Amino acid sequence: MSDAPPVTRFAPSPTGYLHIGGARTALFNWVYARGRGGRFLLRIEDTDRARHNEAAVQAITDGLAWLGLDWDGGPVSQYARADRHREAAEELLTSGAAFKCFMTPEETEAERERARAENRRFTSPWRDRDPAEAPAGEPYVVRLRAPLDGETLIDDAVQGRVAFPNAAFDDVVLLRSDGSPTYMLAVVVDDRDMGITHVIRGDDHLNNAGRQALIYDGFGWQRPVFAHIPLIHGPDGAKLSKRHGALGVEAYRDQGVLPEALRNYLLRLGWSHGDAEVFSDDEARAWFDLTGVNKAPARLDPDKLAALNAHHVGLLSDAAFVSAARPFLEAAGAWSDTLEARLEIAASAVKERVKLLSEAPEAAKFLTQERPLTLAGKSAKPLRKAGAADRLAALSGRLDQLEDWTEAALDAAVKAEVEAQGVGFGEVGGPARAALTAGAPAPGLGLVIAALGKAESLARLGDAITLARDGQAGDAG
RNA sequence: GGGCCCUUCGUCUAUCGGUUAGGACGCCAGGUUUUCAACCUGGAAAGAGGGGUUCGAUUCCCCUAGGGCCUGCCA
Repeated sequence: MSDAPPVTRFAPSPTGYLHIGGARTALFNWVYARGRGGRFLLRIEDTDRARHNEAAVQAITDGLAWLGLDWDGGPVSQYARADRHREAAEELLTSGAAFKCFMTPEETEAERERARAENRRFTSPWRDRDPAEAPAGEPYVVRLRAPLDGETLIDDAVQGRVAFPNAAFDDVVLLRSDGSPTYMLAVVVDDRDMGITHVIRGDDHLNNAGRQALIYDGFGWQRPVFAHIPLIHGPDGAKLSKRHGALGVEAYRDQGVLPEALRNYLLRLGWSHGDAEVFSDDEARAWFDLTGVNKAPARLDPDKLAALNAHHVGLLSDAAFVSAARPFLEAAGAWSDTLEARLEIAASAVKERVKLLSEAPEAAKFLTQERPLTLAGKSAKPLRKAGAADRLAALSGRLDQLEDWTEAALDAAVKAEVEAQGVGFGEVGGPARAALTAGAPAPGLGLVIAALGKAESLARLGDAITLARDGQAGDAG
């Protein structure tokens, strides 16, 4: 172990979006490197020509940017490094650590089946054949000349020491018959060339670490530290799939999850620091260590994510909350200059009623409804009580005289009116709330009236008084 | 078939041989209350099963069961 700053990387295959599981892998790499003054690199695993696709790369970088994970240097395309991979394979051929295999696909298939039936390792006859016997002009693949017996040990930072019998590994293909490099070769060469010190990835690659270790050995290169973290599963315990809906990070963004909340949640999933549930990025960087990562797969829990998001929403300044909620308010057709002004006063109260930003339109409804408010059924019930109209009229009159239109002054005015009328608070508060909010969730009356402004508040009260007097607050619904 | 990994409340987890097995989300009850939240208090809820090792196992070892990954000229 050296004390030099670590270099980590996120190496996704370009599938068209940033998968939530991939986002978590990227996050672990990012936190680890950033917490130790190291570098975090991005590489696209597009060895396969069909995967080489600009739009898909864009989707990944967009996702990472939204999540707040910054990487050092441009994304490295594995596809673009094919020449270097071929050169490396050539090196292995020269040293004898690899060999040319002239088996046809059919022969390979047949031998693989035979080996499996006989419960032995697949081996190409060309492994030990004199290269001079090679058929001229015939296509071949380049395979690693891997050890036949013994075992390969991986000291994984998360999984501990894992021993693989070498007989479990074939002579892995390094170069395809068309001369293109395989993923297995490219990963090793690229990680080496990019100076990666810690390979933190999903544990679906644990077996591959054994194969790749053999390739490192073939080159005589020192291996990086491997850390295989468990994959995450859907709420039902099954592997994440389309039926779980939110596969890409943009789906979480569209639900109104804050990037900092998603970072907090994803990092806590499979990793813990004592009883800490909520933490800032600074704390995450200071606390995160590979030794705290669990080995068992964890399930995604939308409720816990929402609860954590609610917490992070609460941490937002009023201004930050309003700008974060704005797209959701706009999408609901609820955004206006009027609303913006009202939110300047009531943002903190709306914030408290929002877990996911997508709930903002409902939480701000008391501010966005158009007059006359729809008062029917349950929401109009307080207006049906005898004397409601008069009590509201008296309140309206008192408010009309008020100069100081602030929450505190308004609360005091409402209370004074209740006392003046000599009734319980509910006798005035109930009808007033109905008149002002039509039953929509809302904070205390003083704040509601303050945010609505004098004109709108008095107008809403007036509408309700008329309604109550005409007896139209009646029996609908 | 073979190799490898995993298994504490419903879920995420703490525990690094000795605890009334702790916390969080969710749930239930109560409080606060002019709506909805928020908040406060309390509660129910876990060591997959079986063998060992040990004075003592959730913790160490083995087996079983269940789950996952890999086994491609995909990544």
